[in-house]
Amino acid sequence: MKNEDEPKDKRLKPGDAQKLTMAEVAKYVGVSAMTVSRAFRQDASVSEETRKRIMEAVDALGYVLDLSAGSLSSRRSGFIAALVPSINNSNFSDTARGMTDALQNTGLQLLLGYTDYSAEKEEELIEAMLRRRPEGIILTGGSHTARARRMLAKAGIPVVETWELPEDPINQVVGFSNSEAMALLVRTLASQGYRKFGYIGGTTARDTRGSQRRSGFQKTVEELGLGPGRMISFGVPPITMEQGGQAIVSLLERWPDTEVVLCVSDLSAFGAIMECTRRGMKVPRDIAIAGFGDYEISSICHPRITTINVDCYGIGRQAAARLLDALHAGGSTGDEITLTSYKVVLRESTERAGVPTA
Amino acid sequence: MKNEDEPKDKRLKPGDAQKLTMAEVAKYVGVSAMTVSRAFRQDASVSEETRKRIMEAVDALGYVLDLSAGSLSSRRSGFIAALVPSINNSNFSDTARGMTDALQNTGLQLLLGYTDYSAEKEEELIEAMLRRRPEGIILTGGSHTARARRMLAKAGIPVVETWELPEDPINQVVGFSNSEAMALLVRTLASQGYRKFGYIGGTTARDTRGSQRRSGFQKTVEELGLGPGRMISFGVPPITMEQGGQAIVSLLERWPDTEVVLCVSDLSAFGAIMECTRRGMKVPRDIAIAGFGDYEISSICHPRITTINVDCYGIGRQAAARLLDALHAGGSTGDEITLTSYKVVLRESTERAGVPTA
DNA sequence: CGACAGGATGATATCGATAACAATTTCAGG
DNA sequence: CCTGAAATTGTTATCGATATCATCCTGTCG
Repeated sequence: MKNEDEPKDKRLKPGDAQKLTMAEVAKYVGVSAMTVSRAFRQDASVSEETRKRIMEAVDALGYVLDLSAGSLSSRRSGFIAALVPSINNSNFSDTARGMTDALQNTGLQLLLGYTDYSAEKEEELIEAMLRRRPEGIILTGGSHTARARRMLAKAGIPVVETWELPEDPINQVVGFSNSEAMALLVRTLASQGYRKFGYIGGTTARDTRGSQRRSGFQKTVEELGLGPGRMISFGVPPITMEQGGQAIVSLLERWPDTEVVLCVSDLSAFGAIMECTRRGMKVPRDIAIAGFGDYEISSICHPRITTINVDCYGIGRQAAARLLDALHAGGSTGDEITLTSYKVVLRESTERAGVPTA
Repeated sequence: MKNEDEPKDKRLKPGDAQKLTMAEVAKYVGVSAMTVSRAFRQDASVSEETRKRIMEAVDALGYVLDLSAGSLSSRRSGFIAALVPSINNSNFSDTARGMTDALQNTGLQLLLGYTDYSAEKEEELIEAMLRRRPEGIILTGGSHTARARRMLAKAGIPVVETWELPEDPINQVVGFSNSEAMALLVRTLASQGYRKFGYIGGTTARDTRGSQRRSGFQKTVEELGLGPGRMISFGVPPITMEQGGQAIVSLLERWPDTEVVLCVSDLSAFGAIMECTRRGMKVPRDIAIAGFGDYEISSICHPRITTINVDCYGIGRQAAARLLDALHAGGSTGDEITLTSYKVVLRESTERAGVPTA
């Protein structure tokens, strides 16, 4: 549009206008547009010789395929939509990378959005995404607004929920039980002799994975007869390191004899450890601290942090793979649940004097 | 498509098939499709009453606008493409967030891709993006393949390069001089009395920002008459914390009397500090260490890390804003350079005994 | 009271590719 | 040399919305 109003001195040759279309490439080569279209896909039957000539012309003219036109007539957008709570959290960006990698060479492109841990924002994004007619959609977690669920149902595309095991799955699930993972960590530490457990996590239910970890903690501590856990909450997600530092201070003020503190994430665990160090306390000598998520930092910092390793990348990769399965099967796959692995990683931050971790 | 082959027991009422189109909404309301189309945009002239009826119908039927059809006829895709080296690096994810935020309520959607610090991958991605006919494109850095430049030129859309000041800008630029920022850090530390400077950075030229920081370091150390800097290189990007730990070990083996080490990023600085701590060295007493990027970790860890604060979020936000300007101006804007701010943040990791930082 | 500005709505062509089917060519085997 | 199946290419209609221009309606002002 621009260069029709005012023919500027762009360094483009006359014929170079960007309105280049498949038909023009076809005319240039002396074939029909349909043949050019076929040449762009490997499966279509076009003679090698013709394809070569077409591709040369494409190169010479600088033609770029227009997928928006293509997807209209083929009724395939080539998009997979994915919504994550935050892209700044390396756990989720690992998941996003897993999805991107799994879609490599499938002709599908990832359309990524951030919900900021908000179901309302998620609803908006789902609508925005559906307007692009994605062929499948990947969500984080299982809590969605009613309208979001309605839109997804109507869209008639495969849905994969990740990072949790929703009670009422929409379709497919790729994730693990956050509460059981946290329970495992509690039991592991209890078996090492810890008795007085503290917990640091977010306040709201917005971070559903956080809430699940919290309840897994609480339930297990009680089951083990260790009394009610000592819980400190900080603000809303996203979780920051700083909040961990503030929280450990309140926790120790209130319950100075706490032996071990579990944190909703490694980031808050790290903040807590650094704050302790700053105040002259030694971790784990004076207090043991563990995290969740096995972020890079936890294996590097001093002391190294005990945590739950989650297969973030695998979650993304498998979610995309399940979606691809569903697409190939023409949507006739059952609504399966794919469990992803997690494991306790014991490190320095919870080592007991005389009780080696290895 | 699925439910035409096999009418399954989906809990959808008969009329609920997903092939709902604007024309059907129109028929339902008793208006023309054109009026429905107008109702979806705020500026169009549709009577309030009609719009209300249409929106009710949209709600009742569960219609979702189809942008792929819309963008074909309006010749506006509603996409802005953005390429970043890595999404797992919080500096870049902050930039991505800045872009997303700036596009809020503009009707434009971000199409994000990762180049993995590779110009070849960038070229592929640029082509993939251009097939979606984005209205503008944001790139990281200024080094692109010749074909990438050609494609961008032909596309005739505004381009913004970020995070650097390319020598030969394509169009607009939003960034800062990495070498000058590093030079500033060197001078600041030199003015505090440091004389024996070491540097830790990546090996390859793939991370162009890293190379620029390195050359800024080297040049400034020499200018100050402090001899050639002591440089240690580790592997290819992305930068990991672990590499920082390994690098500081080699550096101190080779030049044990080094007083201060500058790192290409806070992540490697953190790794280096933790490794020192682990080996019984105290930072900054035994050696001072500084980073680059002011990641969250640097203000939390112990000791807190001296670094260069970069306006990552602002880079994204402004890049998107410049693109919007260009789109509103119909592409007639000059090719400006927008400088973003950076500043030295002095913290514990470079404090000299008796020389307070504040 | 008539005419006309301007708001609201409709009809039609079109965006650029691809699906579906038709036509043509090629070539093996009888 | 002929026949028919397979390979290759072409023709036409279409995907679902929007640009554009035409039409209709309302109300106001001279």
